[in-house]
Amino acid sequence: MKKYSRQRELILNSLRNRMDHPTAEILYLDLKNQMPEIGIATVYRNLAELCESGNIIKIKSKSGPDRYDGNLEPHIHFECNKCHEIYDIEMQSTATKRIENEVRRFTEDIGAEYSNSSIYIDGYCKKCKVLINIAY
Amino acid sequence: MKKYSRQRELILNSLRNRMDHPTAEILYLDLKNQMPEIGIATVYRNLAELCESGNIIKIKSKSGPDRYDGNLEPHIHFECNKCHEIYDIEMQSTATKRIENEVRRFTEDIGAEYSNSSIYIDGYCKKCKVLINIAY
DNA sequence: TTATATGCAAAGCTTTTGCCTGAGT
DNA sequence: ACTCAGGCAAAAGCTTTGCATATAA
Repeated sequence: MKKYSRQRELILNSLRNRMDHPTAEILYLDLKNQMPEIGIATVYRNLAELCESGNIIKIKSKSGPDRYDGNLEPHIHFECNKCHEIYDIEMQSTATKRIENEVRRFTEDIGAEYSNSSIYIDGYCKKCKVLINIAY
Repeated sequence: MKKYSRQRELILNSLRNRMDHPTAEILYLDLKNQMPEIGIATVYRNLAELCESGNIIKIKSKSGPDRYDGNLEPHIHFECNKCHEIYDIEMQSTATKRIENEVRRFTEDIGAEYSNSSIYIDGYCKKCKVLINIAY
């Protein structure tokens, strides 16, 4: 049977309150302020557990460590090809539903059971776009 | 200046000819048949180079090593939550264009420069769906 | 001939695991 | 009391890097 733990609660709350998409290590360093004895393994174990239970989302970055997201509302992740920052793109609900349905239908076409869809976009963010124009 | 290499040509051809999404290691073991002296570092180096030049696509798997895809036609990747196999879902061109445009517009809304979009779906594939029903 | 690519092995980074102790029920 | 979770350190897994040699231009 699954037990409550203060560490897991802290991790979940932290992810829910912050608007960015921290790596396990960023989260760990941050949580050390509130709980200096916390270990990195605990962070990884709980992040895995929270993903499985559907309370958070794991984001695979094109480069660097995985990132985690406490925002369960359907949205798109935009990753910058230069600074590798990840930004949220909120979807207007009608567009969301349309894309979601489309994707669900595609999934059924191959006989699979749909559970989740993620849309990733990449390109250059506002800041890096400017820098690139200067550099080249 | 970039030089031709037989290794890079083999890697690219192999990815273009196969229909699956091999990891660097799978590709490496396979290529050893044609070129026993090839090294894994060469495979990684060339895969990175081919991604940058836009000749292949890197797919981040939810678990396990990265996978590579020589198919540049717009399509969706479906990853099975159980066996972690990745399947292609072909998109009918009208649907593709609609989703692509929608996504492009979202990107412009945050002031970023769109370069590419990827849609990932996860769930249970045909084979694993059956096994899960038996197991539980 | 000159510069880039390779192959090997070592290093690096991220994540997982084993084991003993501590905390939740 | 009993069991699950945590903390630490070690191991594992994947990818990158340094360096001497081979190969393309």
